[in-house]
Amino acid sequence: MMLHYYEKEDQVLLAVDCIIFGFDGKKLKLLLVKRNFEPEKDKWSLIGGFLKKNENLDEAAARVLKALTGLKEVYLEQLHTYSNVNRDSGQRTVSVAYYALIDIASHQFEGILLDTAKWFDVKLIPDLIFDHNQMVDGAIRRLRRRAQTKPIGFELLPNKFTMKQLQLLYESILDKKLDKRNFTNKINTLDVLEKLNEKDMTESKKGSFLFKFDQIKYSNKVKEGFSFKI
Amino acid sequence: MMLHYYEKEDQVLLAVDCIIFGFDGKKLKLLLVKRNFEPEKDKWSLIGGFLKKNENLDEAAARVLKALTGLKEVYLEQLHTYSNVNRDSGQRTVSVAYYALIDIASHQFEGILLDTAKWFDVKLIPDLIFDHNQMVDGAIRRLRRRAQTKPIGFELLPNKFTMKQLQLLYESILDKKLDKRNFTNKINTLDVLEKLNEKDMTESKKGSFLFKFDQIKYSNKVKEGFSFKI
DNA sequence: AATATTAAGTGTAAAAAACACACTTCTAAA
DNA sequence: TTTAGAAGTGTGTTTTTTACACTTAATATT
Repeated sequence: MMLHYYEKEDQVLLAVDCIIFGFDGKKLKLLLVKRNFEPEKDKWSLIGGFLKKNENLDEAAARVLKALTGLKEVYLEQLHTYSNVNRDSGQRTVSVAYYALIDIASHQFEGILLDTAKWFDVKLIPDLIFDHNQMVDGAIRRLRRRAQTKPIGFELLPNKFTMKQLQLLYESILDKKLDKRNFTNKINTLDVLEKLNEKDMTESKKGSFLFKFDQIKYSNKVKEGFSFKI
Repeated sequence: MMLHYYEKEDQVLLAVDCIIFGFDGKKLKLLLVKRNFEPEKDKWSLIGGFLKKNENLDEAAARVLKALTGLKEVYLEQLHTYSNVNRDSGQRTVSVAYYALIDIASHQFEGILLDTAKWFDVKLIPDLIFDHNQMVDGAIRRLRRRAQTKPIGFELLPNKFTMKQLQLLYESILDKKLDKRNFTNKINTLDVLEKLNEKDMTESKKGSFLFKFDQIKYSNKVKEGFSFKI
């Protein structure tokens, strides 16, 4: 039996909640579920779950995400821990928020509970339970900052993408129009994409070239002091 | 009596640990304490404590900081939550790290336990208990980023300071030499300091003018879209 | 009273980065 | 063969960043 060195203190329930961002090729979206238990049954909510004794928070977040969407190997980053005493009307719960980035187009959702889940435009988020709107706001701000200094945007795109899609993605994240020529020039200057001999023909007669993010090239450049900046 | 909706879930001990930064006019320092209980008794450690039922994490961090240093109204910011299953060799504990910024010179430490506490140069941090070195590394990186986009550096300085002190502070935080003229020009361009009709005579015969951070001017500029950038 | 000492204070030119801006090219469909 | 529509591309201007060294002010020394 384990010794308890610390005097008995109050224990708390520790939850994880996931802000799941997706990009459908046009707009940045957020996956929300209709909560099917009390309290706050039938209100929209982030997906969440509780930390178990044998896992850390990163693992708990990945487990919760997989359980509810079927997705694994998804980009997940811890955001902030929310702890107001009455934040959960059920009982004292502290929640660690994570945000996830997934590419909507290339994932088939196994949709275990996708009857109760829905993608919302990030600019049209409904009222959520507890402090979940605050978590979403924090996640959007974090994503905005992070996407400008780390190549995490590619997590939201298919493996192969056009320059137009990449620009639309950044426009969605930063919530502002970007100039096509300046954007292309900047991306080309970064020199971390591989241009494929392959075109996407769905959007124009001419077709537009597809690109891939070159993770190896990026890592090597980082080792030599390069820093990604959009 | 409160209903327990989630009662089958595991509970955990939730700790806060504080990374306390100070600036002595020359170098950036960190306050560490020698731990006086098991496990890991007599090793250097961050100060910490446990979350209580009637407070949130920000309050817990402030309480812990005040209990151990006597300081209140200190800049505190949540950093990250650490949760590896065996991070604490005593029992399963999840810890939320906070970092604090204090001005060493102008605070008289009541020093309740300052016999067991010591300021360390941030570049010479000893081996700490558990994952505290990881927390410190995270805090330094966060401070470095934050100090470039928010005027939090002033939290580490006395109310009145010279341009030289401000420059030395940024050099410590960013861990690189800055050019005096470029630095002065940049700070003047930001236009958020008030230049006092008062000099610090301790460092030179000529004396150097003292400045104050003008919080009101800064807030007004932020409202008009200004963003602080060093 | 003159001189020496020491940090404080100050400006400009060059390079790099950010920005504004519009026409040509390619291909499929008509 | 013509048309239609998105893809693709370059330059000049402005702003920001960087590199760089002498003068000034006040005290201390002679």
